[in-house]
Amino acid sequence: MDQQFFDRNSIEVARDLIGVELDVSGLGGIIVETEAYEPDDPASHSFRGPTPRNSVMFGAPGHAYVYRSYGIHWCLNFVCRPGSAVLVRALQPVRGLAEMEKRRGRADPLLLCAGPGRVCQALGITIEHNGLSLFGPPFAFSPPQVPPLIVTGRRIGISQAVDQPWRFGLSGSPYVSKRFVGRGVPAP
DNA sequence: TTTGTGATGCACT
DNA sequence: GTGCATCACAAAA
Repeated sequence: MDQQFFDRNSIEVARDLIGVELDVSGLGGIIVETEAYEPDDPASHSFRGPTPRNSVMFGAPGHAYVYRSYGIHWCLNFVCRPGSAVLVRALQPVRGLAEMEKRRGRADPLLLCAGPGRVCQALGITIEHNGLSLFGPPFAFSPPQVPPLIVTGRRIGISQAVDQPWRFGLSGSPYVSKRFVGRGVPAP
């Protein structure tokens, strides 16, 4: 997980993040669901150009883009090439289960990090993390031991470019926010 | 199992 | 004023 990893289009990065362990301040787990957002993508915050909110999406790759969702939740993204980013949608909890349950206020492991808002609540991600580099604390990444099986599908919760298959998941994982249809294929 | 709805902040029209 | 890259919980079916 270096500069080169994120200096690509968000579709490749989103796919290659599946199976990677993400830890934030010692809490986290395996990334099992991501979505890609591209510069020319009407569903992307970057589509209409830089604004105060999305400015880090136009900065250097390998930084965190955090925004408030529906006035209530936070969502964590990894910036790739300018104007593109990957939304972290779900984790398989691995480290700091008790602390994450405490922050979430409930214990169901299948719902602990199943959804972008839940991931941020469990890991303690807030606007304070916006713009931070991913190459040092509080962030830490561990690549998978073996290449995971990847499933794809349509992105969730958007109204534009709804047909793009830019949602990626770990095949068969019960920790995703919503079931994928179809069987997994090995990542290239 | 699926559908509806309130909560709540802010970018943008 | 409108529309969200959401979640939890209630109600319908």
